[in-house]
Amino acid sequence: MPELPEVETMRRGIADAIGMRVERVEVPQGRLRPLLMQPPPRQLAAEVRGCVIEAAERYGKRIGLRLVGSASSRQPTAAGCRWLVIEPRMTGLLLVSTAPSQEHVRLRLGGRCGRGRPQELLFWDRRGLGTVRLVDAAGLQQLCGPSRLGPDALAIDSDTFASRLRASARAVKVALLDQRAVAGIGNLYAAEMLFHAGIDPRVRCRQLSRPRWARLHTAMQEVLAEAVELEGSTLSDATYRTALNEPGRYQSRHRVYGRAGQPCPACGTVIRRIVQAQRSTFFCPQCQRR
DNA sequence: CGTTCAACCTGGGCGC
DNA sequence: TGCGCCCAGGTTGAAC
Repeated sequence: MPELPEVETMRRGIADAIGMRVERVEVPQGRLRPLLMQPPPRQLAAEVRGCVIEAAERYGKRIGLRLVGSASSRQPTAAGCRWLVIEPRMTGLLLVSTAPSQEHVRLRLGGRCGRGRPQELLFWDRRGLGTVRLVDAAGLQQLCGPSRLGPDALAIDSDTFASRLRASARAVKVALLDQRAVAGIGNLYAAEMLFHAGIDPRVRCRQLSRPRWARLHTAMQEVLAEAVELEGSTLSDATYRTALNEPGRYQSRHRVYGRAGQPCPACGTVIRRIVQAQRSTFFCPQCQRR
């Protein structure tokens, strides 16, 4: 379930790896689907080896490591620039300074070693739905450009936010999950921000007034900013961890998500669970109005 | 335009 | 104690 706050926490958690060289790439044998890695593990490992990690960017719920140069290319110029795009999907994790196991994709780091510098960057995915792709500039555009991802939910301004969703006939909760409209929102934070904005998740976008769009925009950025500050949500299955293998702390702030049958923290009305677009939606029928 | 469904996976929780 | 089942949801692509 990594959404914007969890992925942003991963990005920040691996900041110390920036400027370091990838000395070796190890990929676990056997359990990898073809889809997990592009190109296939052996080729990807050969191409990443020797590159320097120049930056770690977040694109919605994905992380892109900008890599420059390699032993084979000998051209540490912009032309040789590549991105290793990591998409955690449901259970993927990016870790540093953790005892690695054979389950991890491991990037062994070297070069500018120093205090606090990680020795390894690890990607692990319990369910194996996540992906790791090495792409050039054109590939990055295709994967994370405006044709796939709208403006980031934390950066978008109120007017742009409203204008990108306002005309939709869809229920507002469903529209918030559309990464092409706004990038970074998933099922959990969609429910939470709608609660904070006092909006019923079933309302059609085109029926929301301008003031309510402004209110939703504010709620969205407040919820996401606080969740980033608290390093995301670790649910009862304890899957999500920070890059330092610690749980997030935003789960204690959940008002509606996962709380069906429990009283609303604001008014005491029983929280409801419904299904929209094949996913659970949690809301308070009293606090959230049509 | 929009919705609906299937597919990719594993592990936790539940009923029996 | 264990088996079978449902569910968790990010993304894609096809069908309607």
